[in-house]
Amino acid sequence: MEIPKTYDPKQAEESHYSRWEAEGYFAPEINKDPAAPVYCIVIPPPNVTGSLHMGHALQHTVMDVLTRFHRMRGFRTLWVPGMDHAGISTQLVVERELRKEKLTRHDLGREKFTERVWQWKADSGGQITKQMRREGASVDWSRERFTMSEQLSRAVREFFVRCYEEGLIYRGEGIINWCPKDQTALSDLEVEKESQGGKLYYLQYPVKDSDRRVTVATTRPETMLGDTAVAVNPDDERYAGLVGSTLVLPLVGREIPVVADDFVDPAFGTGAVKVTPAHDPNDYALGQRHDLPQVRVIDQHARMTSEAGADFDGLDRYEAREKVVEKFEELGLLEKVVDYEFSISKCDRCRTVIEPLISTQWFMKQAELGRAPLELIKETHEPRFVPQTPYEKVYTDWLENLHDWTLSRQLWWGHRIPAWYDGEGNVYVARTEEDARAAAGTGELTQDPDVLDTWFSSALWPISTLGWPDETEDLKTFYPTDVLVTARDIIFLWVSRMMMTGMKFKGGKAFRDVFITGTILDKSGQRMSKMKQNGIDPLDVFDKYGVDATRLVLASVETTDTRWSDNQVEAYRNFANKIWNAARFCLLNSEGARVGKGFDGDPKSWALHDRWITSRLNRTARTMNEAITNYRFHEAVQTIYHFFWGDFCDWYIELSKTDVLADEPSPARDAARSRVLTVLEQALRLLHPFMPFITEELWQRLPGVGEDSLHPAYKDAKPTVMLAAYPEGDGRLIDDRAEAEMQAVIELVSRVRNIRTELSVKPSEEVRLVVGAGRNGQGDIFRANLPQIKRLTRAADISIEETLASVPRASARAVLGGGAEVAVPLEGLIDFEQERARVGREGEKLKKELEKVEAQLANPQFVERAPAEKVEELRARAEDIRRRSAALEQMLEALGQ
RNA sequence: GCCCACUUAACUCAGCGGUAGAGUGCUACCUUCACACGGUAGAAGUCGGAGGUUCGAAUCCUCCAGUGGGCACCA
Repeated sequence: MEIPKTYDPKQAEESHYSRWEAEGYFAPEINKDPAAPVYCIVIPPPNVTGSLHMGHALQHTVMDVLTRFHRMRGFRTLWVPGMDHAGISTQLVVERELRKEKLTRHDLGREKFTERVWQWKADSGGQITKQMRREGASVDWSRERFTMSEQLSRAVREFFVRCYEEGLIYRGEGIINWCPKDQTALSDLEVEKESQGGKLYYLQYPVKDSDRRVTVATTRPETMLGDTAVAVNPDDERYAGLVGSTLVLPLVGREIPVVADDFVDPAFGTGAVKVTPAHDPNDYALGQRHDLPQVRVIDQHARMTSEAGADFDGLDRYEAREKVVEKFEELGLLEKVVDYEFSISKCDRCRTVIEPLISTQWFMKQAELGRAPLELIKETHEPRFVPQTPYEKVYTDWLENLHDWTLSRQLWWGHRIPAWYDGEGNVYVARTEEDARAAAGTGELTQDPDVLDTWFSSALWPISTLGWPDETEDLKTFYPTDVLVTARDIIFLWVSRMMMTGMKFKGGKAFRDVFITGTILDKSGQRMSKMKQNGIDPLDVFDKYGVDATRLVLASVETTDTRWSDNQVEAYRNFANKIWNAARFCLLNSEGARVGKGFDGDPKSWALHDRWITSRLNRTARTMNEAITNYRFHEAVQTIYHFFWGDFCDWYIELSKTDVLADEPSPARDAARSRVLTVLEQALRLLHPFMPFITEELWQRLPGVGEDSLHPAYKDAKPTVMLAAYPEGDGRLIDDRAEAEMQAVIELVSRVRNIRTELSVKPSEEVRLVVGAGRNGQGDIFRANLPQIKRLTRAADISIEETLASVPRASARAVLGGGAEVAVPLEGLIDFEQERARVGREGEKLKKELEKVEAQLANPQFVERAPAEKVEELRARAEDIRRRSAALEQMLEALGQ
């Protein structure tokens, strides 16, 4: 059999995915056990415009590990893939395309434009699905969903209509965030606050029929043109006499009242606030409280309106700002201008400064929908957030402070609002236009031109992907889903809303757990972003190190923010190569061997290293199950890594070589070869959820794997490690004694190797060993493993004795745990002075340790209050140290004259 | 302003009440018949600082400092 010395990830990555997909392994139908437990994840749908970034790769890895793990455990497992139409983003991308042809969407008209978007989606929207296949994501492509598909659109209309009928959705006037560039309303969550250095202008407003002036402070002087009041705190004595009086708004001449309102903080600025109800959310609310008129001085393009006066009409908001300030200065009403740091709202898509405007839009009363999820989290802590801190609190706080959600967007790409108007302006909200006509009693209807916020359809994702509003089999089987894996920045936008809709329409939580991943940062700890150009393309990493290695790094990220470093991927690339070569060794020596054979009869009759590796394997399997179930992927990766490299490669294979590499075929050789193969096969299963490609590539080559290896639920499937039963770990095979005994062998070997290195004994040179095993039974352990110890220490001869009494003076010596000793006679190589120093140093170390331990044992409070087992443990340790110290003393004597 | 998280070996990170860990890097030796993307051995940390609780603290509490988040109606 030809097996290359170096693992080539590409080869494996290209050869398995399409087969898995074609054979239907990703679909839950592959599971033929009617009683199988169910496991379901719905993917956070990436934008159609998007291509894979590290965040996706991270989330997908986590989801795939969970999916593959549960599938191997025999769950009826479904991971639903899909994409989001991503309203604004997609529209912007297509508009950019049009611009190349010197066209705008208005040149095409609505219908042609949306056709164009669909075309664009068909041409290039599938990019990310290819990339997901590259990742090895075991999603069920037969259930792929798209938020704008007919079925999901129907779900959106159903949702909208029902909410409208219950009064949860309404149309009305309100102050909303308006993006002057994208020309649409935005929800609060689509606005990003950014801190910015600016100026605070102190403007003076004259009091009518008086010389007195009131100074107000503002960062936006241009809005003063729309002021309809000045507000002060009712308890502010400075303005006590002023409340109720009239000011004359400079430049405009409008007479405006001074009102009293608790909102005003007397400590800030001058304690007097100009009130512009039409252009500031707080002023809007204040205006409503005091019944103030709304004067709209800024339009949708962020230009001043005619209401702003002839001098300003048509000016850009920033030009107007300068002009207002100039005029105040001319009038002597500009008191001062100070530098000021404040936060400004920007459109999170295009970074344009948001303009709060009064506008008629569709809104949703979230407070009512949020009540059920709020009760749930408070009473049962569901969904369970991982990590619980801080996200449960973040989520709860949000639900406690829900504001109305601006639903409508002045875009063309998205779900059109299912509302129609007749000639008189009456509204008919209906599931279809026919229904609306029927309700209106006329065919002369026009549909609302606006579309819904993208997150409206996202809110339905877990139920709509499974078939809602129809009561489908999938919905019955897979809802609620088990876990939502996502990033922390969409807990409000998405997670909370899915819970609301799920509880409202399906009567149950959308998911049991919410796993919030950490963020992958660049080398200097910065978030990766397109703007900063500091992103690392996962596809480049795949190319360089392989998908499996990258997945190990990503799985290890878990929930903490992590700086990206290629080092780690390289380490796991090396690990993949190690796996490859361990398998290569097993396969090159597999004549006569089969997976599943070799471990026969009573474990008590097995050789120590066989009992040991069996114990280690089962312990590892248990830890893996525990860790993955509890989302501790880092621990799982570390565990399997050390089992494979440390236990299996460094020790088990080495200990097995004496038998495996025997020249002549024999039942013993076959058995030894079968045993390494069997352990390897189990390890590949344990690794599979993390490293799907290399494990499948190797597993397929193992002699003796087949239908029998599969989990019973997949009896009819063809052999694949994907559907092999995940080892659970058998507690009866965990053997503490075997592990302790093996530890003694390992220590002996390590100490001898240490002596060899320190005394510069050439690796090729064989030595003689004398082991002073004492009378406590360790001699038998060493005796039973003589050939292995010989091989690993490169010893020509080993004699096991009770003490080292008969050892030549010219020997290097070491003390082992439990009081055993080892000596390496090295006539001519020993410098007695140096050797005494070496042994002496070790004695010093022990002495210090003993002092510490004895001091603790001498502390009566420790002995009284610490748990008895801890005290016992420490006493045993002290005893061990004393024994070893005594042995070292004797060695010093032997080395002396 | 309020809230939260993080700070452990040169680097990236585990550990979260009972002898400081891993990978990378570093040092020495080794091209030994699975693997130099390897092997063996080794050096390396007053666990951010100061207090406190405890028989015992990297781990729990308080304060401080630095870093990074989230929230907020401060014009």
